[in-house]
Amino acid sequence: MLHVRDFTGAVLTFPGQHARSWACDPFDAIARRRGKPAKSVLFEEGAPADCIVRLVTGAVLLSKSLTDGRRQVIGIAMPGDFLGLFMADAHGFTATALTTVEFCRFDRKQFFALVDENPRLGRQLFSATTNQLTLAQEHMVLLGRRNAEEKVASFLLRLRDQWARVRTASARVDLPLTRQDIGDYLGLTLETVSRVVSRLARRKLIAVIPDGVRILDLEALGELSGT
Amino acid sequence: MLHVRDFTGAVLTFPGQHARSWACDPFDAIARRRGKPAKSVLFEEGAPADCIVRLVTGAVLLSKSLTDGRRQVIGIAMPGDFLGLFMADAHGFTATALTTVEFCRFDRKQFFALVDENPRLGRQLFSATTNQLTLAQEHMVLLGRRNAEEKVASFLLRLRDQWARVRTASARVDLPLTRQDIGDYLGLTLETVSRVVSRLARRKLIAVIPDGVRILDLEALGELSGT
DNA sequence: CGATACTTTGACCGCCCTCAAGCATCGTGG
DNA sequence: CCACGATGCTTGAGGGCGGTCAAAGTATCG
Repeated sequence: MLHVRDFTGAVLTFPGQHARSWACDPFDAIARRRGKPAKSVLFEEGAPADCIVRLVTGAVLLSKSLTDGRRQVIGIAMPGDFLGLFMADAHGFTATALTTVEFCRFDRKQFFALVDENPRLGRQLFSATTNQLTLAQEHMVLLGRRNAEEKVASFLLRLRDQWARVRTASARVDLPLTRQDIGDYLGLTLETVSRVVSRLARRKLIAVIPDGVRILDLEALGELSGT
Repeated sequence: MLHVRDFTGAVLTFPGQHARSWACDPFDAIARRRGKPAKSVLFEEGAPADCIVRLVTGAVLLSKSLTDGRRQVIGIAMPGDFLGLFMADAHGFTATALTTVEFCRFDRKQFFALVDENPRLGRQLFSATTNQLTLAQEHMVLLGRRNAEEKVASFLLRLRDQWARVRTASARVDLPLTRQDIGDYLGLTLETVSRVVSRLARRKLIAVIPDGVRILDLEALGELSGT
């Protein structure tokens, strides 16, 4: 029995396989693992979508840009997530490493051949994608109907949940993103993000620490986020 | 050979079936068609997700609400679209009929049993869902990084495309939505939507007609939308 | 015709953006 | 070792876009 975290953090189960290592993962059987340093680009928006990427370790920023340079971060990928699953001929977004990352890159044909052979795999891939869609829908609410403070509070709580699926849950939330990245995620400017973070720290809801934030008052933060 | 428009407007092809009527659609084999008048609610956010709905005719507004009443429209469903495919126990959004609608309602178990029997169906369902995800990602860019004028212009063009997949393309764009609905879709207030629409009409980019809009200058509108 | 629902338009205000300056941190090379 | 540039963060001052509040206009339906 092999257990693997999928796209959304849900556990994929492959009966009859032994979990000696990631190499037992049926996906890993058709791709070697690779590494890249932080800030490198895995693939770019508009580039031919010949590959599917599966993140193994690290975090990846997913973003789309307008022609004039305005950028919108549409998500943050975590270990187990698949990128580039879409049935389009070009990538719809840019994937940039936030940390050093390890990932597997698959040839599309091989990938879908593998999925076709294993209906269970296909179902779980489908499930992962609908979960992604649900996340996207929640983010639309954030972008369209929340104010700056609610956006930042929601963001911190969500990122905390995302990390909790990888490592053990903690009050400490690593932020391998710049204020600019966060602003582009939340539809704000970097200055507004900085101001709100400072304000939350002044109110003792969080504490700013190197490369991250420590959550001091989870409940208050939850209320602010308007959950 | 049976051709059916899927979720995204792409044509699903079922070889060996005859297209005498919609009843040939394998999905229709397990559900009777139903109807509802405009403004009725097909299902509500948070309600137990026991059913999957497939829209046959009409348009449906998909929305999520915050506890204080702020609402965000996350999409507009058109004929062929599936609603409630998510693998969650509760619906993630409310579905409200914009027009009189016809739809099929499926029991989840029967639905997925049907899909499991037909891998081709599963693949096309997957493809439709990734397309939905792509649309959601584009909408995030709109909500986070576009100004009011760009939002309205993009909205009119997108709705035009959506109608084009149902009926024949036309400069006339039906708007079975109120200004409030449009505002909730674009992350604006109804007053701002009204003002922008009036401004576009004053500039002769569009003409306001009963229950809709006529696009006068498609190119200018496209530039405004920042495509 | 009156009631209801929706739209339009105006006046004003506030949240967030813009622009700018100063500070902190880090890696590099003299 | 420190000087330095590069990069990112913070904070302030001021302005604009879109929100809020209000009132009048329009359409539809009993």
